[in-house]
Amino acid sequence: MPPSSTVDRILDTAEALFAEKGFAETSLRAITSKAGVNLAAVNYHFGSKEALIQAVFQRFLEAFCVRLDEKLRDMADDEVSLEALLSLVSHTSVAAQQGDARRVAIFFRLSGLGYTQGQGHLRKFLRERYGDVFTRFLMRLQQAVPDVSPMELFWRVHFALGSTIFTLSGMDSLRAICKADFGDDLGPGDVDKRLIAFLAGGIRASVQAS
Amino acid sequence: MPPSSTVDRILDTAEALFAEKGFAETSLRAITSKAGVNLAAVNYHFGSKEALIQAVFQRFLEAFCVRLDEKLRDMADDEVSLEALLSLVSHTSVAAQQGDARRVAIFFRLSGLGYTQGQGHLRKFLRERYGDVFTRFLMRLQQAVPDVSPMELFWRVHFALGSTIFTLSGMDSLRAICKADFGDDLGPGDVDKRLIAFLAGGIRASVQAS
DNA sequence: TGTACATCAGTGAACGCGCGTTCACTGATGTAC
DNA sequence: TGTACATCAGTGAACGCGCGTTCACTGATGTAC
Repeated sequence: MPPSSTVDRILDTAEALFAEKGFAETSLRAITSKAGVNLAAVNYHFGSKEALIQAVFQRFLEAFCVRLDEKLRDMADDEVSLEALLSLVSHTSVAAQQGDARRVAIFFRLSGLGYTQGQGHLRKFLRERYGDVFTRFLMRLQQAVPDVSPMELFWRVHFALGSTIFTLSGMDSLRAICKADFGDDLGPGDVDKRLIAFLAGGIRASVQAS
Repeated sequence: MPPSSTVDRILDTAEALFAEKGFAETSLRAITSKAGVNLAAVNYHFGSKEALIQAVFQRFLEAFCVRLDEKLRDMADDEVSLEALLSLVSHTSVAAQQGDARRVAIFFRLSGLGYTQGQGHLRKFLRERYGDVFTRFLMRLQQAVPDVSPMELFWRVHFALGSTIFTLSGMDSLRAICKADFGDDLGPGDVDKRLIAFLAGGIRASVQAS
């Protein structure tokens, strides 16, 4: 084990606890005691709790965004279908977490928290760092559905973002309810497929007259 | 002004601050000082911070759920279209807040927080109190889209719930971005119309083969 | 009508607690001469 | 090769602070006799 494993242990534990309880509700004492490191180690390695939160996000998003951006750049124009783009996000997030479904769930749960609990500093950090990739994804989407006006697409992308983050961040409990109520034990891939069908239907919906 | 206005002032202020910052991030001192009441008044009238949170939700949801349930019961079976049901939710939430758009935004923002930040006690409280209305709404939805299987509908309702709560809780900033980027100053009703079109498209999307 | 008591909204000050952060320190490893 | 110093990961204990909650108290109003 390399000597810097303290940093990784802090990140691993913080990521799991943040996803479970949120940022404000997770104390540094909870993180360090569960990680088996000294309380002062967080401030020593990261500087502050705020910086730790950013570091957790960076480790998560870096792998995801790099892979996604590569794929987006490599895509030929005629490959760009709506379903393909949505599947790409799904596959990339799974791949970026090395296929670990638990970590994919944490990834989305954290994304949701970043959006709703972001205390300003986090929102700014994410936009500066990953805004470009998002913009490139949006341009590909517009290519895929040229009939939807840019403004209409803007709104629909945010609607879709809401569905995705909200659902996938609570995926575990929803799957449990689904199993209890319908006797169907869906895998994460089954949920993705359903979500993508829903989103594609929504994004392509005809704009109704006023 | 009736002597019990202290309770209302606490509720009004708490509701606004909770919506703005979240539960854990809002201290009783912030609430009471902004409301101009004594710090101890919260514990005097409500018993605890937890009970205050529940009281805020109850005041919000009571009006909404009573109205929604009335309309659902009164509905003739042939009136039940998907769009009508979605519009009903929209209109009811506006009506329940007496048409005050700012309060409608707070309503959805709080709903989102209840879902994602609910510390257990809140989730339980909401389910026990308003689960029945939700179930009746779900049955009406199933009538409206008989071709969608109950399990498929279960998932799609949660996808739709995510879009709704997520979007409407951040509506103000999204509208500002929309105005800045596209020069279009949409009213809350315009956003609702777009959201409903999106949701209807998603809920009705054909189930694709595996 | 007057007096004693009960009720209740509201208050001011303090309580103990857990929080993020700081700081002087240790001990191991690397580097310069 | 030996010694002095620098660097750096990690530590233990304490810091001040803001938190939710508690408690003895006030003052106004209502009620019983």
